[in-house]
Amino acid sequence: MLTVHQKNAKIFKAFCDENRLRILELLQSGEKCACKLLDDLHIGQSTLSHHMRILCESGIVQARKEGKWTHYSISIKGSAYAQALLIKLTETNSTIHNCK
Amino acid sequence: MLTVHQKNAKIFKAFCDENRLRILELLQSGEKCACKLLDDLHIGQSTLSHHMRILCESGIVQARKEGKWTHYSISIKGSAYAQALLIKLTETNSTIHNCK
DNA sequence: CAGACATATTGACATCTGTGAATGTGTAGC
DNA sequence: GCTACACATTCACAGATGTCAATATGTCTG
Repeated sequence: MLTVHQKNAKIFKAFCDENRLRILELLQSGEKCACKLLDDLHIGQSTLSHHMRILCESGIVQARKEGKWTHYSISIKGSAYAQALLIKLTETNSTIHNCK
Repeated sequence: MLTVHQKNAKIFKAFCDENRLRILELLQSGEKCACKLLDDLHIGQSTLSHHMRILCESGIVQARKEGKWTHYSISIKGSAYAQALLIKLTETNSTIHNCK
């Protein structure tokens, strides 16, 4: 069982690796299958699969299987959740300060 | 020298650890000194110092030295930058889809 | 069904990261 | 200056993470 903090940390781990940021960049232009990503990145196939799993588990990326291929794309919903979470984590509720 | 991706990854590492999320939570109510944080968290002093360094280097937290004490607080500027970056990283520029 | 293909999983390994004990640095009060 | 205090840094180490090679799984085609 994971704590709330552990679950939240997991979401942001999606953005904590150089290669995962590269993958996200590639997905910004739209849905792509793993083999296309593999062409553009200079990493092994199993490494890509590992990163895609982390991206999917974080909810930032979603996978769509179609026959042999798996198509990946940025999840609007997952991204919105991460954005809302980031705002929540960094907002300061120092009302005392505001009243000055 | 760090790549852009490495620099961006570094920012989000602030949110990738359970204890750092706890620290941010404590700072949401306002500026706190290290000794106060140390009381509330069940971690060693050197460990706290380590986390504060990462939080500061990510720009999410800022430190203010005052005599013996170091006061930490959430940086509005740093947080805003991280938020903008997160939005930028997850935005999909699939104009083709939108035109349908 | 056999073989080719796309992707996932496993295993092994090097590096990175979180942790606490010990030590160092700077400041305040005597 | 000496001592106490607040915090940073160093060291050592266990556990997590990124990586690739090898293997497994699932799908399409002939």
